[in-house]
Formats: sequence, C-alpha cells, structure tokens
Amino acid sequence: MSDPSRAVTIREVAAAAGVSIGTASKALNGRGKLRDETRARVTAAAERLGFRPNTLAQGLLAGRTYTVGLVTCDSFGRFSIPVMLGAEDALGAGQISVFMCDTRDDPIRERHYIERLLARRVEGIIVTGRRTEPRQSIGTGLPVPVVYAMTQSTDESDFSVIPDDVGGGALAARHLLATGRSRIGHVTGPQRFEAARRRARGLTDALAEAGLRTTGEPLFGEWTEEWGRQGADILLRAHPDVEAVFCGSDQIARGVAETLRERGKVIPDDVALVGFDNWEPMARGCRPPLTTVDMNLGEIGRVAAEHLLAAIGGAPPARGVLTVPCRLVLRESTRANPL
Amino acid sequence: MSDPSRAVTIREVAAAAGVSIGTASKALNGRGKLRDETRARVTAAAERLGFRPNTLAQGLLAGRTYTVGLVTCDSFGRFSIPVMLGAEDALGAGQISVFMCDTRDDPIRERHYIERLLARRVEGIIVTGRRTEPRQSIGTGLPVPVVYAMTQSTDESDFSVIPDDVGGGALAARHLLATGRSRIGHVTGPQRFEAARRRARGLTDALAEAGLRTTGEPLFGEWTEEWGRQGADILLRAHPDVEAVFCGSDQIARGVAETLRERGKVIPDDVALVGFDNWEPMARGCRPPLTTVDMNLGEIGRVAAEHLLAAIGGAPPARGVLTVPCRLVLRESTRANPL
DNA sequence: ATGAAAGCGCTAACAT
DNA sequence: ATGTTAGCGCTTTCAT
Repeated sequence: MSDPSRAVTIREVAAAAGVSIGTASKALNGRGKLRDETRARVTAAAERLGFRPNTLAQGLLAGRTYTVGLVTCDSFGRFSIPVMLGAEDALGAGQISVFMCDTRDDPIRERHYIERLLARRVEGIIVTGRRTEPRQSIGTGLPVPVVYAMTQSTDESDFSVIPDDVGGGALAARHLLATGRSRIGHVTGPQRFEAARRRARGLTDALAEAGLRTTGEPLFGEWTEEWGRQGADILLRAHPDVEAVFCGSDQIARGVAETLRERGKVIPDDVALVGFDNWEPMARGCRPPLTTVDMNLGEIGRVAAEHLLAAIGGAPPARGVLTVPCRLVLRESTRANPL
Repeated sequence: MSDPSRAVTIREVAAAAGVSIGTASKALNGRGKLRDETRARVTAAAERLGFRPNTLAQGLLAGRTYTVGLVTCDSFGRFSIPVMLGAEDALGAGQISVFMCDTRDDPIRERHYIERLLARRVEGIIVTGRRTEPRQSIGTGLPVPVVYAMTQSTDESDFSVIPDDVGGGALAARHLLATGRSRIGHVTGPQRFEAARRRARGLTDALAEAGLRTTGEPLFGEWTEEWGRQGADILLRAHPDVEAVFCGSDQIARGVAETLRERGKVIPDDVALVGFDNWEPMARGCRPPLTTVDMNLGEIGRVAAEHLLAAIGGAPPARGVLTVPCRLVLRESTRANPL
C-alpha cells in the first residue's frame, strides 16, 4: 500500500497476516489444510496490499511461461490483425499471453526476434503473413512448436493454416450461377500469387461443373483499383455481354465497379459483381455495396492457435497444410435479377 | 543437443565445460577474471548445446522483466497498428518485448488484461485506441507507468500522445490557399468527435488568417464514403462555384470525389480535394490519387514509447497531452491549376 | 582463477 | 493446521 510503484510479494502478505510464506501460498491457492480464519486473514492481507502473484516466478517453478510469440511480416496489418485476434481468443482462454513481433519483412529482424522469443522461453510460435504465399521456414528443430497462419512454410514438415481460396472461388461462381448469371468474367491479381491462381481455379472448376467456361480468359494483373478499372475495360471491350465479374480482391472489384458504371452498366441488374477479402470499408463503400468472399481470418488464427496449444500440450505436432473454408457475404452487388 | 524440445540450462553448459555454474556465468557474460582457455571452453560448450540464457531467470534476479503491455481497443487495427509499430521500434531497441492485448472495446476484458499484465510484472503499459476520443483512465495509482497513444485519457494526470488535428486542418487549408483556391468547403465526420471538430477548427482558423471563411458551414456527418457522396451533393447544390473540398477522412474524400466526377467536375482542375488519414489503399485508389493529411501514427507510437521508457527509467512521469504534428502528402487531387 | 553459496518470488513436499 | 526447506535458472558476492 505504501509504495504503489513496487509490486507486493507474498512474503509481505505473509508478514502482514502473521503466517509463514508457505501458509500464505496455500491460503491464496486454496491448497492444503488451513483454518478458515487463517485463510481469511491471508486473503484479507493480500487484498489490502494489492497482492498479485508473480506469474514469472510461478512459471519458473512450473517450468512454464504461459507465453507464445506471434511473428508477423504483414506490417500493414490488414490480414494479420484478424488472424491475431482469432489466435488471441484461443490463447487468452488458456491464460496464455502473446508477444508481438513485427519483422517488417526483414529476415535479420526476424531471426533476431525468434532468438529473443526463445530466450524468453515462449512455449510456441505463430507466424503470420500477408497473403498466403509460401515462405521460408523459420527453422526446423526449434525447441518449441511452430504454426504458420495465413502464410505457408515451404518446408512440408511444418504446419500451415490458410484459407481455402479454391473453395472461395467456387463459392462465388456458384452464387453467380444460382442468381441466374452464366457469362462470368474474372479480373484478379498477379499470376505469380498462388492465391490468385487458386481463386481462378475455384471459379473455372465450378463453372466447368455446370458445363460452362469463364467469359474470356481470367485477367491477371495487380491487386489494385487501377488494375480493376483497366481489367474491366478489357473485359467489356472483348465481351460486352458479360453478366457478372468475379474479382480477386475487393480493391479490384472497386475499380471494376467504377468502369462498369461509367460504361452505363447497372450493378447488379446488367452486371453482377463479387469481390474477395470482405475488407469492410472497401466492400461497404462500394456502390452498390459489394458481395464478397470472406476468408474467415479470425477462424484461421483460432485454428492455428488451437493446434499450437495442442502441440504445447504434448500432442504430436501436425504437419502439412490445413485450409479453412471461406464464406460468402451477400450485399447488393449480386441481388438476383428482378425478372 | 540430445532433446531439442527442452531448453538448455547454464548448469548443463557448466557440466559440459567441466566448470562450476558461477564460472560458466562469468565466462558467458564476460564478467570476472577467467583464463582465456576456460572462457573459450565454456563458450564452445554453450554454442554446441545451443544455450540461450533464460531472460525470465535473469530478470527475476535483476528485478526486471523487460516487457511492456500494449492494450488496444481498435480491433480493426487501422490506427493501432502503425502506432504499435512505432512503439515497437522504440522499445525493441531497448530489448523490451511487447505483450499484445486487444480489448475489443470490452471494459471487462480490458480490466482482465490489465490484471494479467500486472501479474506478469510488465514495466509499463501503452494504451492505444481508434481515433483520439477521450476515454476513461485505465486506473490511477497503478504500480507501473502508463501512456495513452492515439487515444486520450479523461484523467488529466495521465499522459496522452495524439495527433495535432488542428494543425492538420490548417496544413490542408494553407496548401489549398497556396495552390490558388479560396472557395473551400468542408465535409467531415460526426460533430461529436473531437477529431472532426479540431480538424474543422484548423481549417477555419487558417482561412480566417487569410481573411476568408469556409464555403458554407462545415458539413458534419459520418466517417463513410456514402456520407461523402451526400455531403458533396449538398455542398455543390448550395455552392456550385466551390473550388476545393477538405474532407475529414480519406473515405469521405472518396465519396466526395465520386459525386464531383458525376457532376462533371474535374479534379483537381475544377475542384481540388484533400483527405485525412493517408490510408494508402484508399488514397492511392482514388481517382485521381488523393492529397491527404498523414497523422504520423508511427511517430505517435514512438514518442509514446520513449516517454514510457523514460518513466520506466525513473524519470518523473509526464502528464497532460502531447500532440504530434501532421504531415501533408501531396498527390494529384490538388495539383496547382494549370493556368 | 575458480568454486560455493545466497537469493530473486513462488510452490510443493516434508516436518512438526 | 502450520512452518520449514528445497529448488526452478540465473547472477553475484565472498571464499578459496
């Protein structure tokens, strides 16, 4: 109470309650056999002094730290944050705290952070990233389990959790088909991105199931609005009768929407539009609001964290790649044609 | 080496090198007087076994933990992340690790996290938020220093670091004046937000200095594109001759840009446009790319962290509010009129 | 130049 | 029912 800037130790509580340290410990943890009166006296003293057991000291003894490291390369945070939150959900429930480390895509920094985390005896590490492109493993034979979330290790013995981009593409395709569109174009990001290729594959496969093909070849470009505008231009010029466009990202969809409107196409009456990411400010700000594929980033983080917890708990560590299903978010850009 | 899943202790290193624990410690820390040969033997053993000194044990002894807590209410992350990165910069340099806690705006959760952080003996706490609205103090008389970044405590004895919104508004105003516009309108967020009011004040004050007033009253609405569209509509209807619009956010500016274009106004030739936030995907995706005010969020985090470090180091804790200057980012939406 | 021992805050096993 | 002791991994006196 006197010096609020110093943490209170159990020794002080014991002294205040007039018992030994061991007794105080038992009283506070409900262990051992104590008289109710004693227990009450200790509890009261602890309360009065504002005692908070030192987690580190407890951990030192238990041989645990109840911490994990979260290493992210996605400084920008748009993808990592929801993943982190999901992971935090799962970990927080287990009283595990999370060390945040942002590598800024710098391998030196990353190495440095990993070392620091290991020195702090984290019990596990989650690696997250921007998009899902494969990346180098942070190292094998580490003394703690590692899971990759929203990024993928090139090492097959590592365990990664990523969104089901193929399924997401299929989801968009089936929805467009179900709402009566069959001439469907595709404008997406750079072909070098697996995510772009997988989403395109999901679309083409689902169309093939219905005996259809995409209207024109999928247009690979950039993850930008500007490319969306250009892509739509190319698509409309070649296929003026296109009934729907599935876009590889919400930003691209925004660009596509703009070009469509300028060309006098009404969304969704003339052309329906589906985005990818469910980046709310983008999707909601679109005119009309954008139907889009949500990758369930929180779920990805949660699943990754749960696997990490299991591994920490001694379960045989998982390996390979686990995909989490996407989910379609319906907004006005794909309202069924009022016919 | 044998069991990679267990961390190596100094005891094992000492045993391997055939010295006592104390000697091993000295050898590894360059302390004390040892023969070079001994030092080398210990170093080699440590290297071979993959020894990493346990930061927690070191801290237990030193009475320090070299950790701070970062509590954020901005689940969405758009504002918090850059602040975090700035803070991490400053802290990481000091070998301090950061515990991440997202409260999801839930006071119970927040309380819970604070308790957990204190139990972990963090040496300080940074509280960040969405926008800069004042919020309740996380508590006075806490055993560790606290700083608020990108949010403000209602308790004046707390210390907060926030952007200079007034200065940001003035920056936009002066830039528009300097590029030859004098009929300047303002479309911004809800009046209940201090940030909106301060930005408007910065604008009106700067215009007043030049003997001018805003074109029409500032239009307070929402922080959305939709409101930007509506606001521009209202503004254009009342003042068709407006030469520039300063917007309270980039999202609003996007909406304004759309309405302007639809009404046949060319940006920046007919009407110049300035946003606020420098939210890159929004600002760059705008047509034309948007001149906007950047709040230097990273700097805010850095300054907050530096003050925290100083307080941890024993400096008298700062109090009150510190503002960090904004910075204008020039893009094409305000190119000088080609006359 | 090296080793032995104490102690950081706490818990658990063992004495009393 | 309560107190005492050892020990988690490490650093730092103080002996030797």
